[in-house]
Amino acid sequence: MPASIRDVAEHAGVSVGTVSNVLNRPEVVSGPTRERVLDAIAALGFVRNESARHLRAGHSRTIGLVVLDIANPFFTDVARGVDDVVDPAGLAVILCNSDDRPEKESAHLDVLAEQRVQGVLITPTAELSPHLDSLRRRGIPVVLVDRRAPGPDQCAVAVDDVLGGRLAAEHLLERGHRRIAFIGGASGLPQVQERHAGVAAAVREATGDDDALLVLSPEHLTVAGGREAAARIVGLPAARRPTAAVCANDLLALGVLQEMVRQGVRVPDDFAIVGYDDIDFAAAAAVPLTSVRKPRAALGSRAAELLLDEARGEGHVHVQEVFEPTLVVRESSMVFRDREGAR
Amino acid sequence: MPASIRDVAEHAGVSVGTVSNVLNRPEVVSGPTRERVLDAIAALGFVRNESARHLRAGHSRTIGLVVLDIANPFFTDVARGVDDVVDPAGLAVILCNSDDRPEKESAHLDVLAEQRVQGVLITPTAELSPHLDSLRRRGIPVVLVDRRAPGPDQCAVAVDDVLGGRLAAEHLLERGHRRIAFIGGASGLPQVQERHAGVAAAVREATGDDDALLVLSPEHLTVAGGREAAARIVGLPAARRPTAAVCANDLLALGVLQEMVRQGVRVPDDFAIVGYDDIDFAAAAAVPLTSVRKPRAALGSRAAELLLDEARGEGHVHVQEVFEPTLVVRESSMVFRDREGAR
DNA sequence: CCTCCGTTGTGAAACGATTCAGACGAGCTG
DNA sequence: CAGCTCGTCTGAATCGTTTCACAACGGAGG
Repeated sequence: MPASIRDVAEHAGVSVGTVSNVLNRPEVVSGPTRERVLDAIAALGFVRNESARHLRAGHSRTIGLVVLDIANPFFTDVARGVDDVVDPAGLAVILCNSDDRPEKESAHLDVLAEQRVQGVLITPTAELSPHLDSLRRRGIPVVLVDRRAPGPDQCAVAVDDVLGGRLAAEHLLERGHRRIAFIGGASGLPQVQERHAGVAAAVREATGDDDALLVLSPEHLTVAGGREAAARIVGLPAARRPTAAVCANDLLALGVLQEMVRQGVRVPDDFAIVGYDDIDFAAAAAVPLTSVRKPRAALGSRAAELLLDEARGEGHVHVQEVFEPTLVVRESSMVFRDREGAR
Repeated sequence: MPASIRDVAEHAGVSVGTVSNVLNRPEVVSGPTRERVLDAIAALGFVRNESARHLRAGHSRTIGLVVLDIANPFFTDVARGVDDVVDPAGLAVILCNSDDRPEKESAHLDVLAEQRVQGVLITPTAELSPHLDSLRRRGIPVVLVDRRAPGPDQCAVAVDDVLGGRLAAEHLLERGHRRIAFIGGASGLPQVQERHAGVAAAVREATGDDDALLVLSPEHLTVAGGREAAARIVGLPAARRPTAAVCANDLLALGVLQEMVRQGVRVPDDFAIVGYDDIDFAAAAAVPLTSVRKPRAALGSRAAELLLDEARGEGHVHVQEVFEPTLVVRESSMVFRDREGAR
């Protein structure tokens, strides 16, 4: 059993209150006494018991971060942004992975509530869990990440995904593409639906043709899902086959790219691809991916700032922040003409 | 302030002990009483305070996992494996990222000690931190992940990286490559040094020539590091330029691939690449990467099993487990056209 | 009627850190 | 010298839960 503050007090010949003061307000303790206590701490290898601190304080020094897919680099970048803000504040982050499954999400939220976290950052699954409301009723701040708030009574940090979808589609339309695929349709995530809406609007405006957009809905927003969608596209008769795709995220785009190359379809000459999120692997792909860039780390750090402000209490006003995405053009959407000009 | 067990007791007209029994040993409470208590819990929205539980129990229901680079998919896969074991056991994982920096690692270990975690899983930085020993002296089990134990007095789950390096090199040697690069040399990580040793031994045996292996040492084991190394290789005079590379991990390999393609070097025709770890993105690259596969999730889950066993106490025997890696051959190394004659 | 048991519920004592009212001198002031 | 203040330290109360010795009760057996 590890040494307690009482053991330290005994060893140093002082009271427990004094030890606590050395730990928390060293300036009120005289020099010699402080030394004796610090020596005792070192001698016994004393380490504070956080559970006891938190029990007394009524809340812990941790926050929860719940993401949809820990294997998606987008979320590890968000986590990094969160850490950049939370770490200097002396708090720890408990990172949870919901795998886009509501029941896992709920279980994680329950654990976080029992841990009395100071707040929760979450990219929720499609439906907002009732557990989230119950956290907020309990006074635990919740900030939505990469998702718009349903109302003005909570903070959220999102990205204008309608604009993102539009940017991606307009880029392809400008390059002469007239049959475009949107890959990722079936996802119930509002983010994805917004991207879809942006793409659809741009395509309709440019072509006046609702059939110009082909929507594909792979099972998951992963590399495997992208391969599946690409195989379907290649299987279409040439007259109906799209010449380009906007993917709901970069994992899908990488899968599409891989399958196209495998089938001998040249990218971008025969088929152009635009991804979404601009994860690092997008630039690292052998045919670097054009992608809609979201400020990944900034999403995390801004959300964390809002959470800490809300947790501090005094006069917090809820903010619904919406970042604007930008298009990063790389080879996967450049026609031959582009590349010549770039040289 | 959230409802406590005392509030529940009052609301249900029973004692706190009974509420606790309903929570922890429902079978010793009579049906009607149990109902009344459960109703009170629901009515007040009572949630257990874990800090108080843990204070009483003397230890928390969490374990720590410290990784070198959360942005490296290898580690997110390890984390998944850990979760598979730890979650069913009713424990939570606190995931920490050391960024390969000893001071960050130490800070995280201190926090974990304060949290009284039941144990720590860690892929340590090059030098084993003294904080690790101090944890173990304090009775907190530590299991090394992807790293051999320095002695028989602790558990470790590693991979035979000498063999891995050898597999990668022999594969290239069999295909006729006679000048090979090892990328990642400067890292102090023993895992990387082992890979280097395996490659060096295989090359020496096959060529009898110590100069046949070129060692490159990019700053970090990342995609950017790989690009940097590839640029250096392309800049070499043809007579000294390697025709293939073994990379210390897949991020490096992806960077090399990207830069080679950018410079117009065909992969694998002009330059073959073998990566290490076999992360999912290796197969997803447009030129799918040959890579040395490590059982990523199994590393995590086995390490977690050992940790839980040690934490349980009774009659634990330390295990140093070493997995054997396998070579997964994909396009990036499949063809070799001997260019010696073209000199 | 008394004793013994089993079942169910009680309530106080921990766990370890923090906090706060107050004790105790020493040094000043008037 | 009484009365103050200031700096330093003490010790008990507190946070919410678990645990455990024991009380209360009813029924069975003698």
